[in-house]
Amino acid sequence: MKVGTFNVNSIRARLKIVLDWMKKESPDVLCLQETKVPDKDFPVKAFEDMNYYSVFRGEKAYNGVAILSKLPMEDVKIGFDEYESEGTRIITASIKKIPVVNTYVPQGFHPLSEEFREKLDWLQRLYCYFAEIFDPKQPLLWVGDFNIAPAPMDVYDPKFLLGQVGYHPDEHANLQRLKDWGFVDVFRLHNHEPEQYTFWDYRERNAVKRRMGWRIDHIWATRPLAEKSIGVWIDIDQRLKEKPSDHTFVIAEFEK
DNA sequence: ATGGTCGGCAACCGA
Repeated sequence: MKVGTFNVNSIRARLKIVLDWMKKESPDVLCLQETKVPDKDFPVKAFEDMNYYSVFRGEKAYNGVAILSKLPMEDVKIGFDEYESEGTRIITASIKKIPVVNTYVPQGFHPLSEEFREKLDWLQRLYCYFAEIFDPKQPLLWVGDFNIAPAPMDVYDPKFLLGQVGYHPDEHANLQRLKDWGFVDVFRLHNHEPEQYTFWDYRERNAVKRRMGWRIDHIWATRPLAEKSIGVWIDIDQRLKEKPSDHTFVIAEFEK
């Protein structure tokens, strides 16, 4: 089973990139973040034509998450629970009885901002969501744009960036708590090389060329599922060479 | 304390 994730930064602006990549890679599941589209305008038909089911929740201009799957999805959950109205950052669906949680973690703006407190609060609610609903002894996937680089080798300049948004001790504490609950960073299970980035800030001039990257897009799995992982790859799409910006695809392969 | 840029959407917001 192949599972991909991609912060698409508008599914309508990058529909062709996504469809082409799906043709090339043929993932069983693809999780998208920042779809930036209200549900009524989500391109269901385009994915249907490629024999993918889709579940999604979005809004105008901001946020939005979607899961595309070759197989039907069950137990779809929008937001943290059925009473959660602001649900455009997390969506869960089970595929072959394996729950897939797709998140677009709040970016956090700046460590001294209210948005940063909200990011940390959101991560705490996410912890509660996992702890209340799921069991780390069962197969479970958590994928998406976490907006956090976990370790020094996951950012281009750890000394300079320590304490900045995306590489902050308070974020790391929250991430560690989630990891301790029962997640494995499946990418790092298979790859120990530095400079494996999934994101370059397009406000930085020539960020890709200058290797100013971050690994903030992740595929995490509970132990029983991580044990079945074969490999995880970062796919630097061709367009990054032409237009140095944005996120990469990340794809993991599991047995069966 | 976030901007040199994007995307959405129509003046700026969020990343």
